[in-house]
Amino acid sequence: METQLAELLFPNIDKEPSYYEKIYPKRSEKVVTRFAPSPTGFVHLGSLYAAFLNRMFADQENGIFYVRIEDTDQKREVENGVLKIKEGLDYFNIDVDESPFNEGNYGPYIQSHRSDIYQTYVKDLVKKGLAYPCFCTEEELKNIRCEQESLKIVTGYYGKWAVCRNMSFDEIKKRIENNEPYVIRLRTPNICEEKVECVDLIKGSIYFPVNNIDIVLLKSDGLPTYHLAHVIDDHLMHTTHVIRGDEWLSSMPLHLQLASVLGFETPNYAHISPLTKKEGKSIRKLSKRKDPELAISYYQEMGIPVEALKLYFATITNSNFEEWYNQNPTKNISDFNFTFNKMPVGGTLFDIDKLINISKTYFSLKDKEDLYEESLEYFKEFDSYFYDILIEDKEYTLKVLNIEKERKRVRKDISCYKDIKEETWYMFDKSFCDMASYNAEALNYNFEILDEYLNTYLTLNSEEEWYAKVKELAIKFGYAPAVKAYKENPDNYKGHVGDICEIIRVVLTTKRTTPNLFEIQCILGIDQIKKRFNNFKNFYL
RNA sequence: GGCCCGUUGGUGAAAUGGUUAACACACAUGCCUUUCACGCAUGCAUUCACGGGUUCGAAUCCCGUACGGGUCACCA
Repeated sequence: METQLAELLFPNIDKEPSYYEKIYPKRSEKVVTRFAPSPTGFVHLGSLYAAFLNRMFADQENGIFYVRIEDTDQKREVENGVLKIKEGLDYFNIDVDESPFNEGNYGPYIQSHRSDIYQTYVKDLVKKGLAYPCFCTEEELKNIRCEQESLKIVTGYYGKWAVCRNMSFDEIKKRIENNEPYVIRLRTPNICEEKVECVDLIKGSIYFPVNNIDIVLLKSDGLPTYHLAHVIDDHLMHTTHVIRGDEWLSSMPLHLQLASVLGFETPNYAHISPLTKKEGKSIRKLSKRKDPELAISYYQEMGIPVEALKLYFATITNSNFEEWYNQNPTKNISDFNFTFNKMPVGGTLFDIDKLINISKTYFSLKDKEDLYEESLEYFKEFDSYFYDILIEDKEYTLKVLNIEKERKRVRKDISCYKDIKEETWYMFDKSFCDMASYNAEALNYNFEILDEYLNTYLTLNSEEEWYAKVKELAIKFGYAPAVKAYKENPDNYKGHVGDICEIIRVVLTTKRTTPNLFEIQCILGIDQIKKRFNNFKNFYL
C-alpha cells in the first residue's frame, strides 16, 4: 500500500537514495563547512559574518568551505540574487572552494536544481510510511490554528489535528486525479513529550522537547522546505560543521529527527548569536529590511577596509582575539586559534566605534605604496574628481600619504578611505583652489607677521632650523617662544609660538588642525607656499 | 501565550567556588607638544538584574521574580 502510494505520488522518480549515497562519496577532509544563503537581495553584514566564520574555521582545520544557494522559495527570490551573493563574498575576499560558479563533485550547488534528490528521499520515506500527502488548504490550517489558540494548546499539525494523516489510498488517489494541490508531511514518530539533547558547539547542551509536529517536507510546488533540504544537502555534501545563525537553534530537534528518520549521521552544529542594534531603549537583531545601513555597500561607500571589518569580526568572535592581536600585530587572523566555546552566547551589539578604532589602527600600519593603491581603487569608484588629483603626480601623492608615517608613533586619524580626502585635499593645488575658503576669523591675522615670515624667516632646510626661526619670529612680535613660558606669564605676551604656527597653518591649509606643519611645507614647496600667501592676502585686501 | 537562551561599568567583554572584579573601545583629567592625532599617566562597576537558598567562602552552584532576545509558516 505504501509502495503504491509512493508510485502514485512520485511516478517520475526512478532512483533510490542509495544512488545518491554512491555518487556523493565521503570526503577526505576532516572539516567541511558551508555558507547557505537565500538569494533575496543584498548581502547583509550578518550573513557575511557567518560566511567569514565558516571560511575561517575550515582554513584552520585545512578543510573545505562551499557555498550552497537556498532558493526553494521562489516568491522571495530577487533578480540577480545569486550574483549579489557572489559579489558580497568577492568583496569580502572570502575564497570559496565549491559553489554554483565553481562546481565541485557534490553539485548542483543550487537547491532548486536538486529537486529530484529531495523527492527521491521523500519517496523513500513514503514507502516506509514516514511521510504522507496533506490536502489541507491555507484556510483549513488557519482554522485549526485558531481553534488550538482558543483552547490554549500548542499550535501545529499534529495528533488528532493532523487530519490527513490517515487518509485512505483511494481518497488520496481520487483527490490527486482531481488535481487538488497537496504537500508531503512527515509522519512524526513521536507522540510523547520527551526531551532531546541538542549539542551546540557554542551554547553547550540544550534540552528541547522532541518534535511532534507533522511538518511539511515538500511544498505544493514540489520543492522542499528548508528543514528537509538542508538536512539532505548537508548529508550528501558531507558538511561536518553546520555554523549558522541562532534563529535555527529552536528547530534543532526537528533537524535531528529528520536526520534520524533518513538514517543520516548528524553533523556538528554551532549557532551564532545575532549581531544586534540598539533602537531607542530596546535591542534587536540586525535586520536586512530595517537596517539598510548594514549592507556592505555602506562600508564600501565610506571606504572602511575589508580587513578592518574582518578584524572586527574576529574580535567579537573570540573574546581573547583582541589581546592576542595586540601582542602580534603583524600576524594574520588565520594564525589565531579560534574555538567555539569562546564565542558569545548572547547577542552582540554592533559597535561602530570599535570598528572605527580598529580601522584607524589598520590605516596607521599601512605603508604609503599600499595606501596609494588602495585609495585609488576606492576613489576611482566613488570620487573620480579626487581620483584624478591623486594620479596626476604619483610621487607627490606618495609624499602626501606618507606625512608623519616614517616615525615611531604614527598618526591614527584616518578611519576610512573617505577620510583621506578630508585630510589631504589641501595638499593638492587643484583641490585647494577648488575647495579652499577661509574662515572670517582669519581676517584678524597680523599680515605683517605673514610678510616677515615669508621674506626672512621661512626655511625648509631642517625642522630644527625652521622651528628656531619661528620662535625668533614669535619673540619679535611679542609672542612667547614656548607654550610653557606663556602659560606661566600669560600677561607678558600676546600669545605663544603655537599661535604663530596657527596663522601659518590656516593660511596654507585653511584648517586649524593638520599634521606636522614643517612636513606639509616641505611637500608644498616654496613656490606653492608663496602662492598661497599671496592668495590669502588678495582674498582679504 | 508555549518552548529555549541570556542579564558583569556608556560599549564589547574576562573571570567556570577562594585575596583589591582582567583587557579593549568610548569618556574625563593631566603630561608630552607648533595644532590635531599619536604616546604616556590617572580616573571611571564600594560590585556582577532583583530576592531567597547551598557553602567556611558565590559574579560563579540551586530556586523564584523581573527584564531582554530567539522561535513557534507550503520563509529561509
